Amino acid sequence: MSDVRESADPGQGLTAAAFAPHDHKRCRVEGLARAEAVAATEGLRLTAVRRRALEILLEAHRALGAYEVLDRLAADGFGRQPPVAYRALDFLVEHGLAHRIQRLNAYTACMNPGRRHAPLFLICRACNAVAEAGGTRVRTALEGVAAEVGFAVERASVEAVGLCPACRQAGGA
Amino acid sequence: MSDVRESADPGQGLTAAAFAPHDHKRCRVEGLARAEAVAATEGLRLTAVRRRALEILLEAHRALGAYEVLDRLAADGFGRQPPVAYRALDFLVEHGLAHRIQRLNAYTACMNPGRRHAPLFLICRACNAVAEAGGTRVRTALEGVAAEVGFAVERASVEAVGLCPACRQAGGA
DNA sequence: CCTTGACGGTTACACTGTAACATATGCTAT
DNA sequence: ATAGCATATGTTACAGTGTAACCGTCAAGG
Ligand SMILES: [Zn+2]
Ligand SMILES: [Zn+2]
Ligand SMILES: [Zn+2]
Ligand SMILES: [Zn+2]
Repeated sequence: MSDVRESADPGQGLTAAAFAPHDHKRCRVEGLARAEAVAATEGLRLTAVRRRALEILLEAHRALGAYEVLDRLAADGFGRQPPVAYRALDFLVEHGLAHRIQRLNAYTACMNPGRRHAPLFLICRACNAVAEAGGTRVRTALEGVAAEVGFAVERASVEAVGLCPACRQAGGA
Repeated sequence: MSDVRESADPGQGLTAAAFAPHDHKRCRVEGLARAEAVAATEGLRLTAVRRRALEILLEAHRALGAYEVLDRLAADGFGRQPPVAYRALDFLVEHGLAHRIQRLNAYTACMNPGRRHAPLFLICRACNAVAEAGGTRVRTALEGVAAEVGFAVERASVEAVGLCPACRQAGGA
């Protein structure tokens, strides 16, 4: 209750909750709740597989590969062929409930779905944690550079690899 | 350490040369010359396969997949198995003579090798051109966000998809 | 000469992603 | 109600991307 500054932070929206100690159960519960709300608002069908896939992503503060998600889905009685996972993940990404981490060929739950945001990802190379941070400032800078050469940005991915606070202290060198 | 700024000299990649009309032969010739210089300075062995792989990348202002490069290498009498291309490309990337475009699983020649730089890529979804631009401002913004959550950035990839000037005018919308 | 190490060639395989088709389910129009 | 349609989930089979491991060549050095 006390230390979670994770909820809405309209303008800057940066939280990187994954790097701070927090009540992780809330990540799952609130994540699902936000998704339900978005689905209701936008008339999306958050079916069993899709919901479970999102839940699987929410349970990890790292990016999961499609086949990792697939294994867990299969263990829960869903199909065990690749398209099962890819379709669920594509749905989540398309509707902003999850993000694809290009660098890892993997997926992570969106921490702030529903609002338009230009997320940015911080990937710890030591513990594999992935945090979503607010990329408004970065996006603005990017648009600036693009404008100088006449390029119109539609989508952008910004991914940084490095060390999270915990692993830095642990001397991840 | 977080001092990754590109040298402030003029005429550098900032111009996103790929999007402007230019004498393309010079791209290949000067690109190879720059690579030779870097190799000489740093004691790298720019062998035949590696040089040819770089030349192949320089001839295109788009990103080429490893297997595309492999086809061309094979056509020139080099090996026709994947590791041939991957090893050459890994070498080029590792020494800053080429970059990997995560979003496309592809590679592109570096337009400004030798200097430490934080490149940023503009990818046209209509004509597939890829331009390398100067990412210093973006990188600075990124470092700022990362610092706020205690994350130490080591490497970052910034890739934007959209429309290049030409395709915008052509109504690529 | 013989070793050493980097390089480039090979085979074989692992991982990631998709096309195409079949079945179930629920909504709509008659 | 029921026929028709769209969506979603499941399947098989395959395409695309990337690596591990091994082997012969060749240059440098004892
Ligand atoms: Zn959590
Ligand atoms: Zn970490
Ligand atoms: Zn050119
Ligand atoms: Zn274009």
